[in-house]
Amino acid sequence: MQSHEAKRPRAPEVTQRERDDAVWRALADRNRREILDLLGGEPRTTGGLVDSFPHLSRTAVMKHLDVLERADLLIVRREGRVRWNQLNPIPIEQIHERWVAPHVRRMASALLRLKGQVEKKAAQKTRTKINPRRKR
Amino acid sequence: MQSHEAKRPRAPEVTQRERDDAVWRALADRNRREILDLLGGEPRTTGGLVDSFPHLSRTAVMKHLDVLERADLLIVRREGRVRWNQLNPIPIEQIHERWVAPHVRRMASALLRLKGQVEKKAAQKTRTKINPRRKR
DNA sequence: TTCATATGTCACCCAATGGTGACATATAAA
DNA sequence: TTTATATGTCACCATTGGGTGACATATGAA
Repeated sequence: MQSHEAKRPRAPEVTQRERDDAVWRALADRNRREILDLLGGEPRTTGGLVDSFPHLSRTAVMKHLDVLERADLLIVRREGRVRWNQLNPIPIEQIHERWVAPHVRRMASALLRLKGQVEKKAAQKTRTKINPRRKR
Repeated sequence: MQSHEAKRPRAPEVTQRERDDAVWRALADRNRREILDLLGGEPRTTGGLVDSFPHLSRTAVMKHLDVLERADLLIVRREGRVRWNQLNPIPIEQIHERWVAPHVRRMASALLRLKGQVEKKAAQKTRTKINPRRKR
């Protein structure tokens, strides 16, 4: 029955790898990131979003919404002639966990190691000054 | 003298906004993300990296390195006829802090709120079962 | 019913992107 | 000095991406 999986009708031959790629590509554009920012609070209608981007045509905004929806970053609900667009933060959380966070963690631990070394060096220097030509 | 700033020779009129955009665009490509993964450990020579991507031409890899360097994700050091490429994780940490983390945090707190409501509902139901038709 | 509004879709344009092979240059090794 | 190796650079190609206006459709309001 796969209710909420309607978007991948018969062959979910989309690997996680491909889904992540779609997310990264969707996030590469600043306008799309700003759309997601706007949707961070509450869902908005397409028209409402269009009004928030005066420098873009309606068609352009809808294309961006399409890209976001394909990347599964959007949950779309139709209500009469209105379309409500809601942020789906899960894919963001996923690229965070799988790629961003590991790099940030690695950087943090590298900094810690470096800090330790610098402090050791500083301590040695101090010792040398106070008591020169010591054991080593 | 601006030693390490040689890449922006005279007009560093690059806003932070533009720098972030460059980082996002650089990260949008899977091959480039994999290059950064490889550089997560130790620096590598260009040739070494090329060997790690058998399905890509040397020119293609160098183009990717160029994109990464422009996004300031790479620290490049030349040594004889060899070029050492090192990861600079700072821009990653920055887009993390400015964009990814806020969204992840928002999602987390939304989940918490939701959890609280569900538990309240559940508690009410239980109470109702145990002691039906109570105050409300 | 008639009309205005919200959205969907199409065809087209131009710039940017990712890829290639060929050629040029500099440096370590023989 | 000659030769092999590691990079740098150029010109070119095909595809994708972001943008547009014009037209089509559906639905709430008058």
